[in-house]
Amino acid sequence: MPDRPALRLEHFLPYRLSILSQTTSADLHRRYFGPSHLTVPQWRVVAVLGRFAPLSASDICQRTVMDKVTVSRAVAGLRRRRLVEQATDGTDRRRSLLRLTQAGRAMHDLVVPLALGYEAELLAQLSPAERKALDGLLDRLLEAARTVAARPEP
Amino acid sequence: MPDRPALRLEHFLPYRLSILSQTTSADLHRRYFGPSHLTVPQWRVVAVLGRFAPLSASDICQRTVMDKVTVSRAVAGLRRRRLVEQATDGTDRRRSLLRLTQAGRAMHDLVVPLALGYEAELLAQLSPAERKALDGLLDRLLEAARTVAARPEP
DNA sequence: TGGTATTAGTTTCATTTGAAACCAATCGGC
DNA sequence: GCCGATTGGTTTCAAATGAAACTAATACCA
Repeated sequence: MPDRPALRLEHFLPYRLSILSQTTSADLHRRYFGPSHLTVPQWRVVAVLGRFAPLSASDICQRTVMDKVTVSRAVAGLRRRRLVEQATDGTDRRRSLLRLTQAGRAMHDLVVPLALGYEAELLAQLSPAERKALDGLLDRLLEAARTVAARPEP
Repeated sequence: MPDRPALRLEHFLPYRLSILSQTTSADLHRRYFGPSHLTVPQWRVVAVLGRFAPLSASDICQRTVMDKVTVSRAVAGLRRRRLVEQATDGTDRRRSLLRLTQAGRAMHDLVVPLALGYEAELLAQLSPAERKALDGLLDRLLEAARTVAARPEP
């Protein structure tokens, strides 16, 4: 009888991360973002444009780590709702220069406190020391994941 | 000029969890599971059936925290490939009793070490103390997320 | 210059997803 | 026992997703 390695799903790191991510995203979205009718990608676009504007679509891809198709569609939706406006870069007419409109800024200022409130609620369940440790570990883990992902194929 | 709260996406907890989860899942799947032609839900079903069998579809839902539609489809795919077999519970003919076939067990024994290897590679980038802290914090955070999610609507 | 390669962004298409409707079979109260 | 409510599981349908093809503009270089 071979000595089979056991995999306990509930202790398996990628699985735990997946559950955690799903739980928080879904809850955040359901409770706070539903009323705004922003999708998750749209909300991310609003968030980065609130901080850095103007940005091109590919700038947004980099900052949000989202696919360019996803960004393209999110921006299209936001423009349709007049939350984002687009200008063309004079020196490179392929690039679009995106920024929030007045209404977009209002949406941003409405939704950001809700998001931060949710995060605060979550973190309130942890002690200050735990929060600090978590912050460092998430960075370390992301770095680790990127290192491993960048390794040549086995 | 209102004092606008800044939201820095790259420090926002749900966002970081999402990136982390995506990075690890995608890499794990691309490097190790691609060749097995198992989807993520299928792989999860194989993993739980490798440990606990027989299980009904709804048992699998509970253990994997996946939607019943997702489980139904994953199981259908696995049965098509003869990796999982189904018997009907004699005492309740709605319930299915699912277990790995011989081939399913072979797949399990092939794929589990790969998954554990990937996890080990990731964790190898952390110190023992960090690993320990991470383990505890993920549990705490999941608990926190569930607590917050269970609160009545605002 | 002119022509090829590259980059920005959109559209197409095939796949995946989950909510809601659905079909059975079983449970529970009378 | 019998009928409505519940539970296990599948199917349907509409929306989200991403790879690949595509359009348009710019960069590179002989």
